[in-house]
Amino acid sequence: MNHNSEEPSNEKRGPRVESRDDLTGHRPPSRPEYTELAPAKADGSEEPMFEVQGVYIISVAARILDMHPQTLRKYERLGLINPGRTIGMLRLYSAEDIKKVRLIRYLSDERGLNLAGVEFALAAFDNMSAIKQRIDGRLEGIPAAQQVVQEEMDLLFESLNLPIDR
Amino acid sequence: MNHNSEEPSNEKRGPRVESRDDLTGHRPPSRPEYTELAPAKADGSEEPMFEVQGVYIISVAARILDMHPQTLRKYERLGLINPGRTIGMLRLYSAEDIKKVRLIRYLSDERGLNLAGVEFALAAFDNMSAIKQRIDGRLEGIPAAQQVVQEEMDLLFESLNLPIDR
DNA sequence: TTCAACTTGACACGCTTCGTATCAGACTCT
DNA sequence: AGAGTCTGATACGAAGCGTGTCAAGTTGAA
Repeated sequence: MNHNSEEPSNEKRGPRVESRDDLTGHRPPSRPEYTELAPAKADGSEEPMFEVQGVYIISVAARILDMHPQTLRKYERLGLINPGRTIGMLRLYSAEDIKKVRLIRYLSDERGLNLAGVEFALAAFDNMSAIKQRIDGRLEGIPAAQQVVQEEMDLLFESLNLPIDR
Repeated sequence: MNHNSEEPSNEKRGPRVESRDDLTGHRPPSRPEYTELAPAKADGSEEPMFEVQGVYIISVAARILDMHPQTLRKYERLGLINPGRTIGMLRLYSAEDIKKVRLIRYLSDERGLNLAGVEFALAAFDNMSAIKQRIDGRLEGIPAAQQVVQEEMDLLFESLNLPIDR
């Protein structure tokens, strides 16, 4: 057990303790321990361009999610997520990325899908969202119809019983 | 290897030979060998009530699909399919059931989904079909809008890349 | 009435997938 | 400088899946 570098060695990821934040635009409250490269843009400098409201390096993202860094890398290798990179190729996880991982984890752990199923489901969601947009666009002049489609497509999303957004 | 009763012992189900019929309302052409209970309604009596155009017991369905009977039973136990029954509880597989099994097999073998994923996908299809119907109904007086939704929902189904119907 | 084929329920086998873990060698960035 | 990350590889236990088998009972065509 020589523990050469990264790998947080968290407590077996058993009861899934749901790390008390819901990622609706925020950042882990304090936690000054475990100081690594530090979250990009965490030093208080408010960049006026680009909405970079929260971007984490892999070890931070893994701790936020209570998941193993290797798991995140595997998800990326499979095309499930696509975090940004620094110029030096370090992975940068946005709040969007983290939400997506939460969805993946829900589908996997809670619903029992394997990763092929997760890929299928994610693609289906994207297609549903896209089609909803397309219909809305093509129904521009008919607000009554837009209303109907809006309502029913929302129903469709609800019928999938997903935890929340995304 | 005493082979006490059923179980076709097919050749390892390898190359998936696609058993030459597409199940669009028909019945296995000849094949008089392997005589078991025989397909229900196979003796020529044309029942005027109910559309019972093709109904098979499990051994016949398994042979048509080139799948193991136990696999079909497992699918049913998991709620993926729901074949009818005789008064004596024998399973009766309709052409619809067989089509559904083919879809399950495609999602599982070709796309790599596990059965939880298949369940999720089937539910999503059903919900999509239902919503499509509901929208069409609510757009009764607006044929132009109906047309748009019809087209786009068809696109949505196509985007899932399923082999054919169901 | 005979009896092959069916029923449920259980258990077990290889094989594969998944999350996790570790290693090596190179690179990043405070 | 050095902790942390990168890629790529390999390996492990647990679980899922299709298949196979057994037992004991029931169904239904001939």
